[in-house]
Amino acid sequence: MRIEDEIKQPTFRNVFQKAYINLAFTANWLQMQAAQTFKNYDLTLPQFNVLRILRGQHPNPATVNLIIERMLDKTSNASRIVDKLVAKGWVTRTQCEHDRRTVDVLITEEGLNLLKRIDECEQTLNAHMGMQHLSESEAEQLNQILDKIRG
Amino acid sequence: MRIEDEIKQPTFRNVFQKAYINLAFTANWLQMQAAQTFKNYDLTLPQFNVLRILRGQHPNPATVNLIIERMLDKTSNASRIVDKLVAKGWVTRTQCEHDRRTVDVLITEEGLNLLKRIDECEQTLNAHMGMQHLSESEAEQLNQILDKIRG
DNA sequence: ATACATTTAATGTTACAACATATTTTAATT
DNA sequence: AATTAAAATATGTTGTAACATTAAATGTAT
Repeated sequence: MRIEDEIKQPTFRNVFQKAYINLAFTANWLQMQAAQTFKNYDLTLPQFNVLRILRGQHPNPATVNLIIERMLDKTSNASRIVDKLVAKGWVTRTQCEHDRRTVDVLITEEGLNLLKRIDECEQTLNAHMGMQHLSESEAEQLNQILDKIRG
Repeated sequence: MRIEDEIKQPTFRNVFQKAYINLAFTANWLQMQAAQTFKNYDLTLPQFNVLRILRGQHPNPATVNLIIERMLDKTSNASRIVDKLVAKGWVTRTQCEHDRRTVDVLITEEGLNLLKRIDECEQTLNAHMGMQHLSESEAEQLNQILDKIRG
């Protein structure tokens, strides 16, 4: 569906404004879909992203700082997201020995199982991340353009 | 800057996952920039978007429903956003005569002046909406790909 | 060694998003 | 006409984002 119809705005000032609005709208659209899916697993989107970062580190722990570095939304509150994950038993948090300012955040077996379960149930989603309608070369083009936007 | 470096993740499962993450990251990146700019005008991003919708209707009023239709984030709380804009004097809200369930939301002169002021001060921003690094044809490509993602 | 600066994480606070529910008015059904 | 359904907006509630501040540990300089 064309962005003009999605937000019922027939014209834009120029193609750049249209691209900007289209980008914001589409990203939001994808995010809503993903959030809806993860609600079935009692997970918010930021929580899911943190879990994936921790799986990427496993079996090594991650510090809160490392999590922030790898998060999409840098301003988000990593410490409190970890709180939630600890409360749900998907993550452990222990003070680091070498640098007692930092903290070792480690995904648990249950956390890994949860991610595995999500992977299996949402195979299509995970294979294409909501990009089913794109060819590989289109996805590559998109990556190039997005990198270019950020300069 | 490549997305790999932005979030310090050297590889992705496939080009689709990479495009998905890139899209989320870039949209968030643009949003943060815009939010920062609008803070100078005591405006949040949703408030600014509603103001622009109302300018698009001017001199006709808009209902809350029309605002929701045209908003990028449909789940957002249009009624309360209008509250804020009324409190700041940039918008008026009066009960509609023909259908007393609905409400006429109208941008004020001050509201129009605010937008004009923003337009003038942020000329570059507004001309390209943060897409300075894109050619016209790239912006068009981007629009096509984004429309395709949403099916 | 002491004093000062920096780093890391946690916490306090405010505003807003998300979701559900209520209220008022209009439309539809019998 | 009365009853019920639907529509439009407002409001209540909960959780979280955004931002600032604090607290503790480490690094650095004199």
